[in-house]
Amino acid sequence: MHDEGKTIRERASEAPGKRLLLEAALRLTSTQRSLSSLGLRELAREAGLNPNTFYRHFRDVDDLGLTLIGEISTLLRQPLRDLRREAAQRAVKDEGPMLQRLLGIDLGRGRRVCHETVTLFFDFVAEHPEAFIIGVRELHGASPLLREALRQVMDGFASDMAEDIIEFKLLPAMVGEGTVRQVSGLISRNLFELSLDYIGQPQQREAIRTLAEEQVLMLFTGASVLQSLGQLRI
Amino acid sequence: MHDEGKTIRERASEAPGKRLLLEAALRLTSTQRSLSSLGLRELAREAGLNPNTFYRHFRDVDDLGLTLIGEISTLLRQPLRDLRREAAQRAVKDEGPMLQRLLGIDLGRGRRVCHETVTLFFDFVAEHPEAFIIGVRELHGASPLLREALRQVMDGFASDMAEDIIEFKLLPAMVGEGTVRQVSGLISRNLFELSLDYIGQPQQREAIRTLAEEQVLMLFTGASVLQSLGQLRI
DNA sequence: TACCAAGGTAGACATGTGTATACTCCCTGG
DNA sequence: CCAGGGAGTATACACATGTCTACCTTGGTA
Repeated sequence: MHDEGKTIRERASEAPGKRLLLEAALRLTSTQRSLSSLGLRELAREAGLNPNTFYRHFRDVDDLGLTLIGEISTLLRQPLRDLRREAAQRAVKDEGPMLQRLLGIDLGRGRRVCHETVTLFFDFVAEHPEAFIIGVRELHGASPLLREALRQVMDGFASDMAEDIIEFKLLPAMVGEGTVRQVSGLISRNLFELSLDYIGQPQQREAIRTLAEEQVLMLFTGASVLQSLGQLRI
Repeated sequence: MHDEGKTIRERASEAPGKRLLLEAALRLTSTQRSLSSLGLRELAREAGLNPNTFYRHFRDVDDLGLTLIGEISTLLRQPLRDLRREAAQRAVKDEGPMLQRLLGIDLGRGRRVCHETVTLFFDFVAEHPEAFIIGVRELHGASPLLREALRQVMDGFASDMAEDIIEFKLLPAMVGEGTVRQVSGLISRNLFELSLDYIGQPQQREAIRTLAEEQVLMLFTGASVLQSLGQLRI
């Protein structure tokens, strides 16, 4: 019941009704509605199914929300990470002249990594708009269950980022792990937030991209400088 | 109809039913619900009124949401600004020794201002939790109308902050206005976001305060340093 | 005094909702 | 081969919701 221990692949290939319902939820939410405001009958109608079919697969709407969030998480997490690693490696490879240094930080490299990462990130956003909309919306939504689930997902993203930052030495070694984690959390939250603007205001996409780049760069720089001056207590 | 051109004081003092409905909405939303998921009858029930009374004052739930947001905005905006100016002035007055300088920035003063501002801010959050909850929730909520309204409110906050930063010279003069505005927007968004954690996790309030301080400081430092190195294109 | 608009109420309507029970179809395991 | 369970459907019920029309009360004004 309610397929506890199955993998995503198995889930995806089973019960067309379940899939239809999840897709219906995705469709309904990505425009105007919020997950917790969806009705079981509404979902079924959108999916072209009988209301009772819902019961075969979900306890209630929150339950559907949880599995949807789970799918979104696995849809985004690894690809996003791969993107970042790809960007970092590319930026390291195309090592240009070390134009400007500050307290041992190679700003040119930092900027390149930011540019690559942010570019790939927003391309990815454009490919999966609904996922980002739901993610950000329900992160602040009405259901405590979904909020908590999404908080964990976001924490996961931030952890990935922190690990990569350390592995690829994107911040000077002196910057403590606590600070790295904090900066990562901040950046990922801001990027997700910006992703909504990116989706909603197609005519300003370029501006949003550079804005995001600047923000990331600012945080990196601020963290490095403050840490090197011994001004951080975290 | 629907009292277009009246001031807040006039609004507040008229029609007890309207007031009761707004308070009911505040009560219902601050725990679990989201504004757009409230029902007209539900509101009336909570307010102890007849469902039809709702029609006397509001077109629909979105309309109520808009006036509620308006009230929240005027409840927060000026006080928040006063708080910040108070904090800035106090930090300037208690001018300690200029311990550490970096590219002409007095870090000690920056830290003091951050501390004062953040402290007062979170005290204020603790006094008006519902306002912040609604604000952040509906900023990402389902209704485009409310989202847009709250976006403007947040822009207002950010503008206030930017003006104050310039007036009190909290960032070096070299930092352009565009950057100041961007940093302000980022900081206010982050503070609002953190306010939810602050409300929801009472046992971690101290940690959240220092976290917020560090973040603000990082952004200020990053902006200053990058600007002084000519690395910002905004 | 008579009036009238605003605030609040009452009852009724069609529609939507969550849920329960009972049915059918198809596939797979023994 | 056929029993049984998973997936989907049909019908029904009690209740909640948004909205309509009509009515009552009150305070100010012509």
